Amino acid sequence: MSGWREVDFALNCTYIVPDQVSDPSFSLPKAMTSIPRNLTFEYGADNEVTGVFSKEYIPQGTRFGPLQGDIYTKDNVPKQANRKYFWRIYSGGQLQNFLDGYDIHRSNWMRHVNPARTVAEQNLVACQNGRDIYFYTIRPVEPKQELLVWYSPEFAQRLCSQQDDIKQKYTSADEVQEPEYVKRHLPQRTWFKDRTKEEIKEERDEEADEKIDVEMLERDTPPDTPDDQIMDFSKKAEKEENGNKEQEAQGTIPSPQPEPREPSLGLTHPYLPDHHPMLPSAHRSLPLHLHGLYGPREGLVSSYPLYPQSRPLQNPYQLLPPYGPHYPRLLLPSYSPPFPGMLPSRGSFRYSSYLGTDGLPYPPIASPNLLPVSLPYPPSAQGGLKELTPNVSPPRGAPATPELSPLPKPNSQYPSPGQSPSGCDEAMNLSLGTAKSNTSPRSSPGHKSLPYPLKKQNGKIKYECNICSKTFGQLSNLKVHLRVHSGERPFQCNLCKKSFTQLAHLQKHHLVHTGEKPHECQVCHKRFSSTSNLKTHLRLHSGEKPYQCKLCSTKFTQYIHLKLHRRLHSSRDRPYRCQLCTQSFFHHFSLRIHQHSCCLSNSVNGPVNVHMKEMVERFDASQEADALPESALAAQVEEAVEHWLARTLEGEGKEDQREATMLLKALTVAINTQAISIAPSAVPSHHSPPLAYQERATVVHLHKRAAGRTEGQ
DNA sequence: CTGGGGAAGGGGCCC
DNA sequence: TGGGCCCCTTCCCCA
Repeated sequence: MSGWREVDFALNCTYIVPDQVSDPSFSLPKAMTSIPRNLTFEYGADNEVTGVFSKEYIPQGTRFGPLQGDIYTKDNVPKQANRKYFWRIYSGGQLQNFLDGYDIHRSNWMRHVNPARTVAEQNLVACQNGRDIYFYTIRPVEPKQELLVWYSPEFAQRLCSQQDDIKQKYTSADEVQEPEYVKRHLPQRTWFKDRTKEEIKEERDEEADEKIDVEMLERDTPPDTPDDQIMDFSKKAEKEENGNKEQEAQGTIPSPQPEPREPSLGLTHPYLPDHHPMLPSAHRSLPLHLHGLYGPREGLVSSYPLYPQSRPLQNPYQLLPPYGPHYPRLLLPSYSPPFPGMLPSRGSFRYSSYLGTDGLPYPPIASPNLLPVSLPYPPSAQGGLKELTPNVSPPRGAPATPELSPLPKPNSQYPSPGQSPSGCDEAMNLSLGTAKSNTSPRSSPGHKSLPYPLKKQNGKIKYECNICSKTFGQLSNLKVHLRVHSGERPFQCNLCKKSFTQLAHLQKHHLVHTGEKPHECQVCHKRFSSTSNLKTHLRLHSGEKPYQCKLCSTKFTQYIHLKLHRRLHSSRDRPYRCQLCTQSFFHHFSLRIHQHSCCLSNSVNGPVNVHMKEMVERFDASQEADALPESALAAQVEEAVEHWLARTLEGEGKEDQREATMLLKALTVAINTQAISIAPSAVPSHHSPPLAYQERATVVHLHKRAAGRTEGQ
């Protein structure tokens, strides 16, 4: 992997772990809610996130991301923007835009991942695929291990290519001191910081006493050609390994070393990390904020998945380092994913996401080498599937083929540090007896068709996904599900080359080409290609609008419409933010009610009363709340709440009314309690009152429109 | 800009 | 075991 390009990661990653998707109206910031289920945050004393840890074993070749945040072009970066979490996205050698992970409501959990300080601790590599940044596991991550990321070689190359800009130099002779320099300049939490040249210079000046000659950088610039770079990297890795030189140099990453190596290496400085095999050491000296910089030989092409490579991907095996013929086959799914399978989008394939600088989409299919099999079309349930069997085509991802599937568990798929240096034998042995291995921590019952052993629960086999822990009632369901992670898409349309995880999806897709619409609306006789779409359509006749906005009661026939509508109530437009739970409000008195009745009381009394929170949120967005002045007295607020409850609960069941009465009582207590006075810090300082009112006015306007009310304020 | 309708794809359950 | 079906989601386009 040390020689992998970013596109190789995109093409060959085995598992894709998407972010958690939470209800956008949920008050917690996306940076918190988006964290995948197999990860967890670690918190510091001040409740700040200090790092991201795995909750369970995560195999090598797992992709996280993309990193999310605000997108700025060069020209529209807000002047007041905090650049601490800026990433630079390049395209075709040009700075395309900045990705800003600062806003916890707009960025995702990846903003919290810390940088690796040593090669030993690095388990993630950051790659730019397309215009997104992903983190790939380059070694298995054990449970409770922190995720620590560093650049991919290309990333590093882009950094190096910027040396003209940043004027950093050093000599390889001084390499030995360089990591200290790096270490000192990559404090956690500031590694995204977009430092200016002056700042870099200042820091360098501060290091003068350490005699870090800035000439270093220039001399250790990697060679121009990617291949040379790869060689260069491996040599470095080789040099830096103590023993096992040959094997380690070739298999540096796949022979994982989760245990930090002793910082011996003939070096004595306590801060000194190992040299990084993924990077020329020059890169480690570069500030990490210089993300997404392309080298002169790199263009958009090489950074986009599935575009023909300058270094052609002859076949999937050749993407892998030369571990020996059996090694990649057994350790990674040697199948090369059909086209959309490994695309950065978890959802439906989007051509628009893969436009080149010329605005044209990249070829929608992989090269024949990457797509060794194509379904005869129209697909024959028998013949088509036969065509796709691993006996004919290279083996595919985890679910389908036992003997050729990846072996994802620590002692099976990936050798752990204590195992044989090469790891090959171990892998081979285990591959022959996936679940039989006595050394496997999971010597529990497995299944012949699965690449990993299954657990038993109450005497019954538990069909659990080893990636996302989802369980299934049947093995077949699990196997189909595993394609979600493996990227396997065995069913390909011969007309447009799109591929699918399930035959039924291909068959449904077929209708796109034939124009067939088998499902007719009995009311208006309009025809549809799917029952789902007909069902949605029928709501237009029935008047059913199942999706209702909790804040303004507007109803919709489709969920996506509600989601779009919810943006109007977006929390970023609410100036009064609770510092205990980050929920935001239009009105200060709502924040008071919320803090007293939800956060403060719940911190003492137990779990958060979700219903109460929701009620306060709804009241905050109500016309009754809008009508109140911010300086409203407790009695006025109470009256408004009463009025709102009476109106909103009109026609609702007795149970709801009873609950509402209880809530009203609680609200009344809250607003009548002296203790509701909120510390000034509860109101975000960056929202001066005039601004707060300005922002709110906008939303109220929109809100009223959405609610079908007239402009009255 | 927002709401609304349709097209299409994806995941999972059932038989 | 896998095909069929259902539901959900997203994207696109239009008013």
